[in-house]
Amino acid sequence: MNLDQALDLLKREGYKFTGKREEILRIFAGEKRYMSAKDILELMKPEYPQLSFDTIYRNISLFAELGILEETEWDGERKYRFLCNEVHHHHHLICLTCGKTMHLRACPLDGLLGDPTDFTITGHKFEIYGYCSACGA
Amino acid sequence: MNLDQALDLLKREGYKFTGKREEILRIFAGEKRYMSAKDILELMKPEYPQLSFDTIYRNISLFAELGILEETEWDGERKYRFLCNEVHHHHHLICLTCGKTMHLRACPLDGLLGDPTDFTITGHKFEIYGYCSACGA
DNA sequence: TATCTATATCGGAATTATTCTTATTTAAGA
DNA sequence: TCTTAAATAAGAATAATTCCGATATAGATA
Repeated sequence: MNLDQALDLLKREGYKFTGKREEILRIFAGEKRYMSAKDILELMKPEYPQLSFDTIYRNISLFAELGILEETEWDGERKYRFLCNEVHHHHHLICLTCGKTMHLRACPLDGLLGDPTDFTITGHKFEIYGYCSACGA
Repeated sequence: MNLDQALDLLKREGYKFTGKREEILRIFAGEKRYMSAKDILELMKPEYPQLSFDTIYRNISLFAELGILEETEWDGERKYRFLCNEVHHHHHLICLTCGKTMHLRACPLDGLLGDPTDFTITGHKFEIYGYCSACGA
């Protein structure tokens, strides 16, 4: 996924082009790290002083639904980043301070592949979500 | 971890014994699934009609710090469950409706070990948290 | 057992993230 | 250019969580 692909997808799906949508996407495309709605708002405030939270939330939720952004949450806050579409299956090391990510090409749970030296691991989450038989699909 | 071990740990660490703490722990020990603060409050309301949210939050945070509960979050809500201390390394399938968990003994990312038939997987999260070199430990 | 004190709890206010509502604006097609 | 459905702004509403001041109490001590 890159900026142009994302804009194409929006058009293809019938959504309107707006300067704000482009700018939100441009920010995510430029900073390949997890960011919150507030982060985005603050980055855009200089250019769009009137920008409302609603616009940010509405759009990033839309982008996540369309597969443009990936979503996670920690510290009680939802965070988003531009979708990683590398060919190989991978996962992320996520910095809890700046949201920056690093790729892991293998599953680190069996052997942890010589821990990266430039990242201090404090925890991990490996969870699979869905519905049990009692709760139905 | 079981109820008695948890109560022992509290005493050992110098925390006071209260009926509410015991009851919170009893509930988690009895229901091996993820539950929110509200879930706990509602289960305890009949017995303790005056129970405040503050008490629930304060205690489950404490229990999580002490390693009695494990914590995660989805749908914008923090959820807790009694710590799984099985000998083998494992992870969870988590039902997004009831919070019930099932164990996975292997890393499901390489081959997914014959998907369980009684669980509909809708997504997963495999993330490792910590601090990058720029943000320090 | 009675007293003391740090801790725990209550009740409600404050905070923070997110969603909703209504009026207004605007992108894009006719 | 005109029209209209979609997008936005502004602020209210909601919901999870934390904070705060006053009161209650577990557990230590006399």
